[in-house]
Amino acid sequence: MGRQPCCDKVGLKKGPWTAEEDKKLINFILNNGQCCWRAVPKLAGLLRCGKSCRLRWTNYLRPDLKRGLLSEYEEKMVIDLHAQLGNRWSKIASHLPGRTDNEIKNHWNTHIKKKLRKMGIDPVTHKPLSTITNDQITNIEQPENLSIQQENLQEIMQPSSVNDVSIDQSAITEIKLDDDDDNNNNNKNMGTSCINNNNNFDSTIVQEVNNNGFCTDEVPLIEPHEILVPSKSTPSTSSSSSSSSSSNIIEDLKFLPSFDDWPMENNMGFGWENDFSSTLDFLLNDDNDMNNVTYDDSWKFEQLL
DNA sequence: AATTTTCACAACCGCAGCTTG
DNA sequence: GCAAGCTGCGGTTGTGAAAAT
Repeated sequence: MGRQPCCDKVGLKKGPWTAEEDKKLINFILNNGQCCWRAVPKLAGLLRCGKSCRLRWTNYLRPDLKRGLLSEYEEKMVIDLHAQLGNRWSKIASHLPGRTDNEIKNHWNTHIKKKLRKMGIDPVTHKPLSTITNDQITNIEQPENLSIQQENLQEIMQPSSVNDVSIDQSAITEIKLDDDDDNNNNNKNMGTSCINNNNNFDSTIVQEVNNNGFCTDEVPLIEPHEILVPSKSTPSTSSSSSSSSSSNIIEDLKFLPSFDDWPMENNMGFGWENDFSSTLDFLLNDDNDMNNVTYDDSWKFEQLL
């Protein structure tokens, strides 16, 4: 007997989320917490499947998310972690507070892969491309000089300045490879080193920072001041391609508390503090004419305050 | 200015793994 | 032990914006 679909897909909406749907989902989760995703759409009055709701919340609406492009240092972390963990995006994401697996996966596929290839490094094996056959590299942009690959590699693994470090160092703990089937996958040759010995650099970035003793899967929540909130008045490189459906209500808020900061309400610990609470009230209050607010990048929360 | 192409990212799909009865 | 139900994960696709022509 085959598995039943996660939900009855008949009559369910697909595609980009609207502001109204986001509002309903946020409202519901704030009042009820995260539980039983299957039941969420029905209870929240959404014509979506539970899976879609979960994804929208975890990848976009969660208040502890960072927005915008990955910093140079985060990118280096991703490369390092990918060398150890492979395409285990959720594991990688667990080392980068405020980043989602989807975000990292997208960034890897659109930016990092190209960057590595340009440097003559195979993004899959993290080895120099020169080790593969000529046929394999016909479609890959050739590095000008393979001899500089190692230097380049060193360079990208070394933060150029402290300012590049936008993630919580304390969140970075020693990578502990799982005991399960990891031993059977192609990561086993990577060991605890970022790149094999031939590539001549280690993963001290990841391994040395273990001050707070966090479990690798217990990523500490980022503090409000750590969250980058791009302002329209000072255009940043982030979210340059935000579409009308991809703007985030949360990202437009000035103050973003971590879950740690939320007062315990309900059994899930949801709740908002002070400024954010009133701010959110505004968003969620039907009396406010949200329908007249354009839900795209031109809309900034400051305008509503 | 209009059209086409490329790029980036949000969202979807299907499967795996875990839990429960 | 088995089946069903649910969540999480990773690969892939669809879509809108930006860049190129």
